Amino acid sequence: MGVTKTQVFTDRQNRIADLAKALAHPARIAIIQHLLKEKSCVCGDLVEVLPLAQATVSQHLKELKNIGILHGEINPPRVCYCINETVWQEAKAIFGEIFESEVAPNCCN
Amino acid sequence: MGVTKTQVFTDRQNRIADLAKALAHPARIAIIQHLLKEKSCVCGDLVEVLPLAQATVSQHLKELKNIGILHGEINPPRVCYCINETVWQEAKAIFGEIFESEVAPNCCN
DNA sequence: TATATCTATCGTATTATTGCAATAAGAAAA
DNA sequence: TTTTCTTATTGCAATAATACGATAGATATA
Repeated sequence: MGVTKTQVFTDRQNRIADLAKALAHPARIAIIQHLLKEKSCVCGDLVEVLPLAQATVSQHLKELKNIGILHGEINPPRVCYCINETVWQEAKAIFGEIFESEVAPNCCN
Repeated sequence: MGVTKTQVFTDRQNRIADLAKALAHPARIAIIQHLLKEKSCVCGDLVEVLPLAQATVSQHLKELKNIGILHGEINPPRVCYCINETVWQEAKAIFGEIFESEVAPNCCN
């Protein structure tokens, strides 16, 4: 998306945006929902569940891994993807904090 | 970003992704934080706060308005942007629900 | 060793996003 | 009416994201 001027924003603002970006695709939401609900975390199962090509799923998994939400565990010949509890809690805290805020009264309300 | 295959995902998955996408830029995070904390909601003030050109800020505001998070109130010659409480609560509920989930035990944990 | 299985990466086409200057649009005030 | 103030829109260039076929890599099995 063009060049986001990340350097003019705070680290925290950039981190929030990055975490949100990781969630900003229905396929990645589906992946996370699957890992939250189902016992299976094998890449191949995710490929079967998602109506996308294997290469595309692998790419989405990579993005979630890059941001830290997932980590992969090689279990030959498979790879298991799991939610990283630490980052998951970080995201929970960050979004929780934002949505906890009361909207300041202003000219509109 | 290429063509997201939205039609193969559920409405809810797409809605979550769309809301996340609205938060997926530090400038939009900054806008929301400003509206949450400061009394001012005038477009011009946001332009002063953000280190971006007026046209760029206007564009980010438009995106937040499109998703429903903000609504604009014309107050000639100014425009006040305010958080839409309904959509804000929707987003809070959606992200709250996701992050409430316990991670299902699988081969990794 | 040869084959089969599973996942990652590469290459590429297409579309989306970011950013800004310039300009248009709208309303109030002079 | 003309000017001024504020915000939206347009047009453009540059870069990022999505998707998938093809292929490489790594490991287990025959």
